[in-house]
Amino acid sequence: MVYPKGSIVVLDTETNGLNPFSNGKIDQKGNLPGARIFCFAYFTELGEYGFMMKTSRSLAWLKRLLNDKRKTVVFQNAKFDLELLYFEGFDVLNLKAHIDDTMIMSKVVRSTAPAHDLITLSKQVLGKYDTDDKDEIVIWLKEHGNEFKKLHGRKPNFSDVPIEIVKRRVLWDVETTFYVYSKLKSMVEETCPELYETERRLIFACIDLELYGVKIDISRAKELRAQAIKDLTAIQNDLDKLVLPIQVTRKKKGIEIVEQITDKFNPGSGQHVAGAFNKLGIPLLYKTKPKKSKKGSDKKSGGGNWSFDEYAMIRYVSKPLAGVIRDSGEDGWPASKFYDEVYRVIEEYDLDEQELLPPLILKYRQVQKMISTYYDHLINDCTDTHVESSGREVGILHCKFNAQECMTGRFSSSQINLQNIPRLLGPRECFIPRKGRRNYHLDYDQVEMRFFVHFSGDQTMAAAIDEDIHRTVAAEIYDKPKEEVTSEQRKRAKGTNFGIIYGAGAATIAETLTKKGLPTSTQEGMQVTGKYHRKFPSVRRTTKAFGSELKEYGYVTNPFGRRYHIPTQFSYKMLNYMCQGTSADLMKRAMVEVWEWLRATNKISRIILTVHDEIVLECPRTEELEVVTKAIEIMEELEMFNIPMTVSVDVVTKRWSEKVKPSSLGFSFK
DNA sequence: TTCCTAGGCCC
DNA sequence: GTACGGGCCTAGGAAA
Repeated sequence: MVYPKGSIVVLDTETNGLNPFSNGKIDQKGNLPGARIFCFAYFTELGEYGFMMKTSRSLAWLKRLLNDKRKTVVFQNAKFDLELLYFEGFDVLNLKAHIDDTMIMSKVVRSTAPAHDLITLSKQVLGKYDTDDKDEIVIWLKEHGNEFKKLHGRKPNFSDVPIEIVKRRVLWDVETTFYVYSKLKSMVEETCPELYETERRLIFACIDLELYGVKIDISRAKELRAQAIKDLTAIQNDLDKLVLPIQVTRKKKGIEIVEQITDKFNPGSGQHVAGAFNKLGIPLLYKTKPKKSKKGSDKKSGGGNWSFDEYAMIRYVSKPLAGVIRDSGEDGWPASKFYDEVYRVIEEYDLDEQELLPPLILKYRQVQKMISTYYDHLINDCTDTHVESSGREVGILHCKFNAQECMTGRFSSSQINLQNIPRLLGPRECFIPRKGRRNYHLDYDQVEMRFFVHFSGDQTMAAAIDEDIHRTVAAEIYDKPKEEVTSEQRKRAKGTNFGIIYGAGAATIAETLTKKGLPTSTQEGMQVTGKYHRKFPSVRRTTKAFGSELKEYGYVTNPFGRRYHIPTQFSYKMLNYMCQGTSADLMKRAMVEVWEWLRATNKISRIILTVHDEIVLECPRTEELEVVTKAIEIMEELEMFNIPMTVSVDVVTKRWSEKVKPSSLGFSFK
């Protein structure tokens, strides 16, 4: 175990799993709980290399390396390796060595590339195509999976693969990473060094967020789940009574087969639902549209099946019931209220019993989703579970935050996704601050709209940005003073504003407004967008300017240096990329600075999550005023292009679902 | 198993 | 003359 002389050291660890967090249970896929490192390898610019199994001696060697301030240690995806090293007792937030990350480099330099794994980088950055055998480990796992399972009763992982294979692979990894690093480093320096630096510093903030986690009231999740199961059973009974038996048509190798369903109607199956509609004599009317396929092409796929989404269901029922469905969605009614209201309205307006079908299916799907997407994970995935003196079971959920997953620059979140927790339904009741803490939600006001106004340069909009921009736009479109704008007109203007940012045409804007309960014909849509562009001509000018920039250079650069490479036929997306991406990069800068300030001043307060334009801080009462005030200051200081950035604050004392303005607790920050 | 489709939640 | 943006997760179904 020679200590390397080179100053650039590429490091790669191999582990026996992907998720280092453990609640002691084997997960649904049969993986071991609590992934750990079992070996690692290095490679330096002097050509030195080595492979080591994890031992106390090799870990000591590693610790020395990572705390050597003369070294630059390069990882492919540093967040993963460093989190695993945390579980080996490394103080990963205070390493002395400089950390670099080739995956992040690739993502900032080649943002629209479809993949950033090492094999792809080897092909695309180094131009090496002899990589077919580099998935040896995966191949071995596939070939020996069943045999291994019979012998050991579990799935094999990387640490079960013959060590020569692992060694070959990990040495190839570190060497390849080194050459990729050499190439990408100069590309980063030429194109976006500051952007990369922010992302690099963000590695540590992300690690901290993920390791610290969010506190969950598991008892509450269990209560809510139990209630949801009850609701589900009730709905299932009603549905079975209403529709069974049904005939279901399914396809097998192109041949249609008809099947009788007599025992259980499945509201989650389109075929069952179609069967139920037929049974009740409701003519099927609406079909799904083809969707754009994922990346890089304008091909469409799918479509042509009977559609049973909420908007279709609303059109299948009569007006009063459609109103119930809309109100329920807007106000987040619990299932019981929805249920009562549906039956009440059917009674009151003397509607056919068959009208029960669409609302019951909708509610069934919603409740089912809450159970499988939220409650099950909240109950099963927490670490550090214990019962508090109050008798409630609590735990910590470690979700993932990925700073590089979105091409625009936004964060994404997974396992579970903390960025799409329903605002109005049960799950937010399960998220609670730790003992003696409060959660502060710091939210940039209308940030994307601000950048939209900035890029367009429209003076009327700019003047209204701190008031109510949608109302201002409505006043212009409908030629009336702001005070006389009706709430419906404001809603239309808001829909149009967002539609324009997202690059929608008149027809799509009309359709979207219609779906939101504001019936609009394509013609009316064209009138509105026509008026919009006459009143705000700079918006179209901006779209065109981005388009010609894209055509000329093949990419457009946002104010933080992030480049968007896309085919010119998608130039309608660029306005959105610029608004969304600039906001995202602003947010990242703010987050890094808030996080580093918290560390530098030894604060107990932590950033626990971020939702696109919002940072959530968990603060002890002793420092909440100082920390929140400072965080707002940091966020607002990043004012760009003379657009004031304003931050609004909400506070959570008990449950996320009970988020309020600080003023309602008798204090404020401004 | 794996892949695709549909549906639905967030900003 | 044309185009709503970016995510994540789940269940069902069809082909292998």
